[in-house]
Amino acid sequence: MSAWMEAKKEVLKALKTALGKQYAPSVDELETPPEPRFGDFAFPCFALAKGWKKSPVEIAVELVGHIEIKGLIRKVEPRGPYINFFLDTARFGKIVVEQIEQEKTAYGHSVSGADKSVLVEYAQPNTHKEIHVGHLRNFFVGYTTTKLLETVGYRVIPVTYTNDLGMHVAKCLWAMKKFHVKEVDPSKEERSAFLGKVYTEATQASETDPNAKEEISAVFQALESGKRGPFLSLWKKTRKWSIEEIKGVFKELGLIFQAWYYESDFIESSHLLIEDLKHRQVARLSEGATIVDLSEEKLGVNLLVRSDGTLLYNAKDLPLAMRKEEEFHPQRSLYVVDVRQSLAMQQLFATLKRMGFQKELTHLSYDFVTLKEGAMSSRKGNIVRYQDFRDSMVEWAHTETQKRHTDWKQTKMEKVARAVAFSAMRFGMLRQDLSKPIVFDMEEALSFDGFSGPYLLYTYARIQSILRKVERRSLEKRNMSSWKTEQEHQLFVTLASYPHVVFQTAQDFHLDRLAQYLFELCKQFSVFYHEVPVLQAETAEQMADRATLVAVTGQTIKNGLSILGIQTIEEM
RNA sequence: GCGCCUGUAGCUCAACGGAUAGAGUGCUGGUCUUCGGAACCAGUGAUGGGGGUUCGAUUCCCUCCAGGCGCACCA
Repeated sequence: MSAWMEAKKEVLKALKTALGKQYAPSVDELETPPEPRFGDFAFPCFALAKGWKKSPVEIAVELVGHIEIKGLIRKVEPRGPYINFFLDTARFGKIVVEQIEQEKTAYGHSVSGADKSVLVEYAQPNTHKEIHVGHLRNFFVGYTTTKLLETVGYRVIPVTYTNDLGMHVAKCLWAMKKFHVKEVDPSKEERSAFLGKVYTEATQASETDPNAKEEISAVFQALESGKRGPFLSLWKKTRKWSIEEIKGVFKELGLIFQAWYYESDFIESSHLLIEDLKHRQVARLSEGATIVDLSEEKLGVNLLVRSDGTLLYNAKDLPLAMRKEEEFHPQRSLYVVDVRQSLAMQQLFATLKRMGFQKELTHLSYDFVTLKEGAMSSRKGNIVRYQDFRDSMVEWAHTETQKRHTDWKQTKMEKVARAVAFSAMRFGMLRQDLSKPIVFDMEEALSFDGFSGPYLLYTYARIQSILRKVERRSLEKRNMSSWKTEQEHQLFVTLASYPHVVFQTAQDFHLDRLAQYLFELCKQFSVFYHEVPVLQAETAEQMADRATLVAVTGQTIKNGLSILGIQTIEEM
């Protein structure tokens, strides 16, 4: 049992004794008071008021008289309609420390998902387009979701899906043939930017050129034919450019997948499957296209095949779902996809259901990233490229690091600058509720103060700095009974709630809660840091006890940051 | 037109239906002969409008206003 639960159970037991048989309170009724000075746990008396025909304020006063002070409970007092419980700092601190020291990197783990497997599809960049800051939200949300689910005991299967054969590819190749056929290939560094430029060019040209629609359709049909027709070599070459780039980005962001699916592998199986659906009267022809009519579910029509015979995205998602099932048999399947595709997702799920597919499917939706000027769009070409963003961040972090450590070697400087930059990037995308759009602002992204990744890293680095200075032998003198300040008390309470925060977040995927929690923990540590000296403690025992608290705080920050995909550093 | 989402401090964001609506940033003032100032403290300042449910509403329901997104051949 966690220290947190142990304390709650003890409070509950004391309450039960005081209440006798009149009322059986549950753990869930224990709340956290809005301010630390009100106590550590609160029991609201509203529910009792009805039956007892007294005001909750009176009930609180009356009950407090019957509550025994012992064990972890140091004080109980009524405050308005609440009974507030105060924990004994040293006793509670001891069990918190013992738990964290025992579990170490596993502190926060639980087994609620034990024996269950969940497949998470995320990171679906298209080939022939550039990776931009909008993709980052998907990458980081997806990554953190897999980490979170693993932390609560699921067997997680992360997979990625690349659209290497959609309309965008047809458009891009059409424009290449039309405008760039005689040019030499761009250098390796310029390839993705080149493809991005061609795609933007293609979209604009296709809007003005009256023959474009027909020509692009022909390109697409050729691409979907068995051997990609006359476009085979061009498609292979440009596809490879994109995939190499995507792989590079995944690698530098630490995204690892158990399977990598490509849309081009599902052309044949899509056609076969759709033929079958037509026979089974799940799908039918309409205006020359093939659809699944989902008006019964109020989901409109799921368009699978265009009237020119080429496939739409939703079509290829059907055999993909089958493939995932065959390969992994997951009990749950999660799709991390932005909110604009909510309807398409619901259509996909409904169609799969009609096909007899029974698994639990969830669309983990998040709102997208926009610019102050409005939506980012590859078609318009007004995107913030990932590489440009990353370079700006790293460069800025490098400048800031250099200011502080003129004596550092170049390699160390570079390593730290990257860690700082990536922490800012990830935290910036994860600190806010998924249902809200992120308005991307470079200036804000480059701010490393306050509620930011670097602040958390800085707190951790300071912790390590203290620990380096505390001699090892002094830790042996600890007796785990000298904690008594308000700052120490608050740290213990916050540390103890960590497993609960992780568990909650894995239930409802409000990833920002974890970010908020870690920030709160770091802020509390900063207060402790300024108010309670470790190295200047009064006695060796006190120093050892405080150093112990510092160490377990560091461990918890590290554990939490690792779920967010942020690597800690020892100095910065 | 129909559907989904969002309106909280100057700006960016929090708040299981509960206590005095919290942070970051900005601005003003302060801490420290620094266990690392990417820090800490104080002040400043907000629930789009109107109804309803409830002992209690930022939260739930209705309505209006504002913004975003989706709604058959993009993904």
